[in-house]
Amino acid sequence: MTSPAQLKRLTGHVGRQAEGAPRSEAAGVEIGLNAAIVAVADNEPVVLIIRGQPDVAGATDGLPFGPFSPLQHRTFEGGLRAWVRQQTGLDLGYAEQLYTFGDRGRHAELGDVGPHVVSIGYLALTQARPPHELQHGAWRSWYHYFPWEDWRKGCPDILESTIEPCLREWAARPCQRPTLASPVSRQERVRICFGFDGAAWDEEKVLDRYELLYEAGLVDEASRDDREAARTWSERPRLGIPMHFDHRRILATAIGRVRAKIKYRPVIFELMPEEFTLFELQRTVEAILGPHLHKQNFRRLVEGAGLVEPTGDVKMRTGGRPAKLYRFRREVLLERPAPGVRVKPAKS
Amino acid sequence: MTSPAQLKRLTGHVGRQAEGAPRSEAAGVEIGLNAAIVAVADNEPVVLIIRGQPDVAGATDGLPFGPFSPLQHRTFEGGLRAWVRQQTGLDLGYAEQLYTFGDRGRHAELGDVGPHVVSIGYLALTQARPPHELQHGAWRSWYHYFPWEDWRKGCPDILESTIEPCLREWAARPCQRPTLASPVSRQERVRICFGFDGAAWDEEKVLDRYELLYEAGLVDEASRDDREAARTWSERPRLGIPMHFDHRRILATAIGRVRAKIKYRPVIFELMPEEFTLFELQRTVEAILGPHLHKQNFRRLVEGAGLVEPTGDVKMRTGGRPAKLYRFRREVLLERPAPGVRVKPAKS
DNA sequence: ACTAGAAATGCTCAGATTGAGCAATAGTCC
DNA sequence: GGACTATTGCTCAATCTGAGCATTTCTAGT
Repeated sequence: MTSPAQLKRLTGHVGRQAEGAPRSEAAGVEIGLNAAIVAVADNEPVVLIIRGQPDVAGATDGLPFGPFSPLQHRTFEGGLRAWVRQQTGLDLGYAEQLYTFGDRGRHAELGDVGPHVVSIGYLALTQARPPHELQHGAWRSWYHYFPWEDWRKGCPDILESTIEPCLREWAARPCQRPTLASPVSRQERVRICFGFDGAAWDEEKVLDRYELLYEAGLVDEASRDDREAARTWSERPRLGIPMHFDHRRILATAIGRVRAKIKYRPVIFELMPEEFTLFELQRTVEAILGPHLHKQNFRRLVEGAGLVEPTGDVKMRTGGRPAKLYRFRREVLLERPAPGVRVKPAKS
Repeated sequence: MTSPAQLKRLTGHVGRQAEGAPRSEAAGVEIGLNAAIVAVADNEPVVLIIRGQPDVAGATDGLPFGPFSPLQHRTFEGGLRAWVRQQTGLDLGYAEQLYTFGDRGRHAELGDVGPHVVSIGYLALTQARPPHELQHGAWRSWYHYFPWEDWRKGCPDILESTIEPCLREWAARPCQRPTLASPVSRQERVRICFGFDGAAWDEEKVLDRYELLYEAGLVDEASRDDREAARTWSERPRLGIPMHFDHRRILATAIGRVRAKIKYRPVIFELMPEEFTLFELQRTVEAILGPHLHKQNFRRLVEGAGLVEPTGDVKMRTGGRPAKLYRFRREVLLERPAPGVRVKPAKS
């Protein structure tokens, strides 16, 4: 992502280097920073989206991004925090580097010429702020982009109705090249990634699933990037909403990372207000992970791990008996090697 | 790392862009790829090291590195594999991206001018090849660089004799700035990272420990980078062997990642020959992780997880009863979401 | 050939953890 | 006041884990 023109439009400044070196020479490489900024609002996991503008990359949504200018910022994270604040007015709390993306395929939109852009994806977690406080961008459920990841109400429709038959057909097609690169058959890959035929659904394999759909030509980005597989579908279904460049891939990486991380690090509390009930905590975990958890066991787990302490207050109007309020015990960061919400999905 | 001059020396080629754009203008950014190539030889975890040359950065050891030239290679990993083969003759098997490093501090050696270099660290696992097959580079135990990480014979001497007293002194010093950035006291950080005062030693916190030592000015890199803290030691101990630029930091990241990863992914088998005994497998895991494991339980764990299957052969001359030979069951990759050697250290 | 030593392998057992359900409590809404 | 709902406390069986004892079968030394 981040062609120089776009950066200029969205951030109001472009690193000196982009002006200095003539593009035609493909001089150097530009560094872009992408942020998947995640929050949970009303039990819905949301990301901060810069809405598609008709004249930018075909009106698709995108993640916030900005250039990294080594002259202005000493570290990537510092640069990230600066332009996120500038663009959106948000002060990021927790942020971690996700992955550095540099495949040339990502530039298909630009016709593969121009300067090479490497983009470093970041994951940030924050509490959901009311949208009117945002200067640019809007919160949007991440399940808009990945409807097949939403298992909160059981197996999502789109999986059974659309994805499964399409992928089975794709897996059954003869492979032109017998895939020297990957020794595993398409059928097996599909089975494992999507949990068909009795295989377990692994909520962390978000990226694997997205990449499989991309490879099969079933997401819009594949046809936009002119992938061969995309042309083989006479009537291609629309699976989720596409995003700029490879932003949906970055978001998939982010979702997978959050889902994995809350299990061994107490990052879930970055998404919570100062005080909360245990059930609110559970709902937030479920918004991220998907499946329902056994309420009593969840409570035992969280309390037993010493992750929280009661504030002494209670929350009324819960719809039933009042609930004790808790706060996160920051000390646990110092006590245990890997504190996290070690949840496993309940069977019911 | 990777100043243009160095790249040229070590790889024999430099991307066109480096020649095209005048350096003085700080045009663009260069991308370097670093690889921590890990193997286990004779129960010793080793990394591939390019030995220090007197005229390069003061004769310190370094990781193999090369430039990323977007014109030649479509992906980072492709580029990495290409120049690793060229430099060392090794064909990498497993490789994963670790982290992208871009702090300006890393260029202290060059005086912070020159072009900005961003380096993408990779972790690669391979079987140890006899050194004479290598064209450049040499295998060297990673505990040379991190002696305090070697717990195979109990608590390492250097920890108790040198690190603990130094860090306690450092933690007790008054802080100039009351550390707005980090709300945790130095004492607490030291305790958690190094397991003092009854805190548990977490073998995965390799990077945290290195960075703490760096911050305290106790590793050579800190004085080389002209860190203030380094000057406060009248007689600074030498803790491990320093490396080029931030290569020791990258290696620390790699060690931490391997140690974490073998617990939930069967990557340990990348380090093993085709056939092996369970005790050889255990020795390899211990070389990576440190502490001794309970032999019978390890065997129960590995067999029970279905990670391996007997070949039918046995290995004689083990020093005792012959041992059955096993091979890795590649199918488990397809069966379970997170197969790995879920080991926990034995207390004995 | 016999024996000591070393390692591999098999088995047991108590304590901790986990998955799942029953039951009592204490608010809100009609 | 009564229905409803959510919180909270408790139980119990199945499984997992940590740790040790015991047996088998090779090698090396006398």
